[in-house]
Amino acid sequence: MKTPGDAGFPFPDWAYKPESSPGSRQIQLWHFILELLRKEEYHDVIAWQGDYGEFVIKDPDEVARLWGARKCKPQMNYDKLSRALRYYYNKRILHKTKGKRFTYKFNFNKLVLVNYPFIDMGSAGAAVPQSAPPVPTGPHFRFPPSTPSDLQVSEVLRSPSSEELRSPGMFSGRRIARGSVSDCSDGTSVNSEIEDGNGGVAEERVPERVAERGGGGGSGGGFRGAVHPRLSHEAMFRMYGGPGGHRGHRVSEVGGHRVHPEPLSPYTVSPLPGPGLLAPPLSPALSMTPGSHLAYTPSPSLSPMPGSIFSFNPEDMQRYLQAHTQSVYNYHLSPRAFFHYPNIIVPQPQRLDKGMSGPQGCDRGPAERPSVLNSHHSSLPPPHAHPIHHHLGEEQHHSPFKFKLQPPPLGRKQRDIQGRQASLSSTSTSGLGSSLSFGSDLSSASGSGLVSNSSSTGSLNSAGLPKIKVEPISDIESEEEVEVTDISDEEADEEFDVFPSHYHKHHHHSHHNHYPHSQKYQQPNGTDAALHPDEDLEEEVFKAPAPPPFFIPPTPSSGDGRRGNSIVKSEPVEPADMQLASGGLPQTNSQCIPLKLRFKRRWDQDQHMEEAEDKKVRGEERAGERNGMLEESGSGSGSGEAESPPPLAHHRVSAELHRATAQLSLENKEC
DNA sequence: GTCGGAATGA
DNA sequence: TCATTCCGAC
Repeated sequence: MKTPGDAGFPFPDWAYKPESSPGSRQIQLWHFILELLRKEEYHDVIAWQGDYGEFVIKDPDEVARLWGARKCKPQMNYDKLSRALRYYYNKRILHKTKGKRFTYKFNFNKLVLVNYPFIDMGSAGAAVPQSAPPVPTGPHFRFPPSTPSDLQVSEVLRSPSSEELRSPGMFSGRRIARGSVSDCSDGTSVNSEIEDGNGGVAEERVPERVAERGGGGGSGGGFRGAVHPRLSHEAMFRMYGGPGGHRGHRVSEVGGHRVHPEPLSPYTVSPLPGPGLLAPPLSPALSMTPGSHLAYTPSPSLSPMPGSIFSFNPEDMQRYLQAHTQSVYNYHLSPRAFFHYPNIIVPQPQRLDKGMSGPQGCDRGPAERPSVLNSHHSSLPPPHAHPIHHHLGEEQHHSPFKFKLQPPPLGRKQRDIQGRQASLSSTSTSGLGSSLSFGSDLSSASGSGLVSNSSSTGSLNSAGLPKIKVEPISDIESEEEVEVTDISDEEADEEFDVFPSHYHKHHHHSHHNHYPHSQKYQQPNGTDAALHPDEDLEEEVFKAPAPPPFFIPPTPSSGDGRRGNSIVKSEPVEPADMQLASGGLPQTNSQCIPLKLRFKRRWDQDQHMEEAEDKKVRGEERAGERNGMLEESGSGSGSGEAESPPPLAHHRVSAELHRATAQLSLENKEC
């Protein structure tokens, strides 16, 4: 096996270029690192190692010295340098390879995002720089399918609809031009590379690169963005169950390499050069799973790019949107992942019968609009919030994955209901939490669905109360362990669950500062709330929803805090889940409306009645108020009547709710 | 060795 | 913003 440490480590060529860090005048550390990595003369100082993007600093002091020299900071040392590197953790440009000292790993996808923000929808109208570097095929390069089941999943996930989404030929030419990008510099001078590029206009480079590629014969300088000689894209497809070359996708001949613009890749219609050209130079360890992300759809970033040459015609758009929707269904993504497009026809979900595809579900390249489907959507999808997901429990049961998509926190009303019931059963949440064990052994169990803790929650379950679930959070090391967990599109990538738990930990407290609206999930109506994708979807992957009401933070005893294996969440348990958990058979009677849905309907119904009645009542009260009759009834907060209904209404709501709850419970039993 | 907060600088 | 510097904690 050739290791990345060899001269030919195929880290994307563009990443070495200074212009890949727009906005930064000075060389950035990660660029510098890449520079060192690409130069053989420094391979005894720093070198690629292990996984794709992983490198080891063999001589920390020397690296620091070099860095200090570059930055004219003679005082530089590894301690300081490593601090700088650690800042990349948060930015997810880098992360630490735990357990291996001086070993870090680039997050390729993040680099793309960081350096090509124009990809974002937000930059609609922005021209796509011709110098846009090739990007890897997809966000999953870190998660090679290592088991047959993973391969299967990848295969299964290749949704037919995705293929229809292709826009053949749209970008092939340009992609070829860009994809064949090769380093213009000879790489002999560190400084020359760093400083010469900034002024370079993209368009000027293209011909040059093309020419170079044409003459160079492709293999070039080893890691000049060339296709790995032994791992062509085609080979990858064969290996990982990709298109397999029979779908009629184009095969381009560039610089002697047969490259396959990936027809189903999110990048296919992306302004970014497709993988074809920089054909993901694959390290043996490269976790590229074309199949997995092929299931996804073209980049949404395209559609709204007015100034771009890339555009969908209405049919394309429609198909794309449908496919997206399909994906949402197929992958149990939150309904909020649905686009808001009129006329979009939600296709009949095509159930995947071989397990869930959470990771793939959000299989989106970093090039794609992060605001549509980012990691937290895919990693925390609330399948239960949507009626079509009512049979999810069953699937979870068969899911081969360790990861389980999370239902959303309950809506306020349901929390109210549960809270009421909780208080009735006089079992406190903390009691629940403390009675749970957080052993990592539970992680594996979660693969089959809920981890029920019937001994401690039995009574609660029967009352429809939340069940505590232990969800494995892979630590970075477990990136490799949990192969198909690139939930984020990497960005979403990818990142939510695959990032080191310390990151989670860190952000548990910082979230509140950064995302004051983290309660956004807790809307009165979970389903409705989930239909507003524009609210909170943006790049930050860790913009995770606030912990659900019964969130139980990892206890220090479960680990050292930085490396906890799991977080514990509670989640609402639907009837099916409850039955599963209690050993009963899942109810498959399709005529049975999910309890939650019925709650919702009932609630809506009551709401309407309430509102109507309230109006009446308020009218009366107002009349009474004018007469000074209600002065003493304002024992409350003093909040205006507009905000809070009169106590009377509260009581009625409560009573109604109670009644409805009881009734629905009965109905459910009958089901 | 690693982490991340804090202050600070360019 | 992106480090740099310092430092306490693990």
